[in-house]
Amino acid sequence: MAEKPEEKQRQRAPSQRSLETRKRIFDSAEQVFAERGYEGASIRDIARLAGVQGALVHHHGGGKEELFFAVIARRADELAQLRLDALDVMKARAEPTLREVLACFIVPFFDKVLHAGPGWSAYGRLIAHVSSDERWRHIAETCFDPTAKVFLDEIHKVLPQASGEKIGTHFVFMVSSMLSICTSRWRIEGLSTGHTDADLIETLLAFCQAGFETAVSQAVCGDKGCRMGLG
Amino acid sequence: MAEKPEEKQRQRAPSQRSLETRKRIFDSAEQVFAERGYEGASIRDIARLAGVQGALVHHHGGGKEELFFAVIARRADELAQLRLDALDVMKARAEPTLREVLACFIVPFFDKVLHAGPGWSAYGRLIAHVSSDERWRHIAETCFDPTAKVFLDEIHKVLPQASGEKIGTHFVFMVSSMLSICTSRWRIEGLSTGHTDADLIETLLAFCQAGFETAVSQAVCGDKGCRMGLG
DNA sequence: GTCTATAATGAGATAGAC
DNA sequence: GTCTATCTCATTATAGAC
Repeated sequence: MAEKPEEKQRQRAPSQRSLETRKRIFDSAEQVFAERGYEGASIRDIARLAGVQGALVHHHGGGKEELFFAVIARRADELAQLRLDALDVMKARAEPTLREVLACFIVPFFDKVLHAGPGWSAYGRLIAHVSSDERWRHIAETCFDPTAKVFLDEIHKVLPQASGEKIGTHFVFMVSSMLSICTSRWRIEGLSTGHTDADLIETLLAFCQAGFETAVSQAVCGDKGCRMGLG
Repeated sequence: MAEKPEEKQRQRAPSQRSLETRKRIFDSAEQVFAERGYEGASIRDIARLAGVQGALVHHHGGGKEELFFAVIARRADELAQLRLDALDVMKARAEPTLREVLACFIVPFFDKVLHAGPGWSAYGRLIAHVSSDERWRHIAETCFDPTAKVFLDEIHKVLPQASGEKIGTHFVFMVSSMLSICTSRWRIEGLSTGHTDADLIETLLAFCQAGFETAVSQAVCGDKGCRMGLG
């Protein structure tokens, strides 16, 4: 009875080979989707990169759109857990600062995207696609929003004077800047030069922290009298 | 002889009707490219929206890629001029502040994108596509970089202590945040609520100004002792 | 689970009449 | 300059043999 033979239409557990094929297909899909975007990617290219026939991609992926979602969800879950774990560790020590909260969101992301191989590197560009196209709203809501909401609350605790609207807007700015490191590094290199990964992340963190701190008042460095509007 | 009949292969000036058709095609292309991205857009859809035959799109646009470029260049030139004009006006009055320099970059953009009709609104999403895909590097270099370089220099004048690398990186963060208002407004609304256009731009400006000011030293608000790293 | 073969559709591009 | 008609190719998806 170890196999529950009465379970309705359940096939038996997938073979080792099947699992490996499936992983190859998902990994290939990840690369191709990241490089060319959803529309630009073709099932054929994914199949070729995986070394299988196109029909197998359908069998394991269940259609292009379903495959796209599955590829993202796979890593989104893992990353969400890492972020929440980092936050828990931080909160266990003391009341976290704004910078610490932001770091719990940003650092696990780059730990993976920059240093955990081509799959994670592709994932970074992938979620940049998702975040900038309302077509993928359901993916964002399913995969990203639960974690985002936790961090929004946490930021609100550190900046109680700030309005929820400002914090939400700043959060989107932060995510955009973060993802720009994945999608627009060529622009960064084009406009300036010579960055180490660690530099970039520190720069991002400082930039976003200072930005968030403006949510508290309109003039965080107001003494300098540098707040004239335009026109 | 009013027509210079000897000019090598020059046709006569395009008719009024031709110019209107061309404009309809470009406007339609702008909408379709903005909504679906380059790969997702089809010449057929552009033709249908313009109310012409597909062959005409080729005739006026000269192929999909050429059309894409032309559609962007059309408005990029105008916007670049507006930004540089704003900067000139500002500099004529006094040595501009950081906020004023950034405003000269940001405000003309949103004046157009938010308040100058659907064409400009599409343009905002369009350049977000371009900025996040290295495939369009040549468009970015041709249409955006000259103006960007002017502003980078101007920012450097206001923040002479900051390194060029940091300013370049911050500039990319700023552009990403700016474009996120075009592409990710649905995310902003999803995570918070109730923004007027003016609010958003003011929030963006304050966010970026504070971010740029961190380029001067690692700890712009350092007295608060809020700079602990993560881990 | 895997593969071959193919269906069904839509893409970008162009030749040539008007 | 515009349109009809068509070429050629790539796309997703599926049916069915093994």
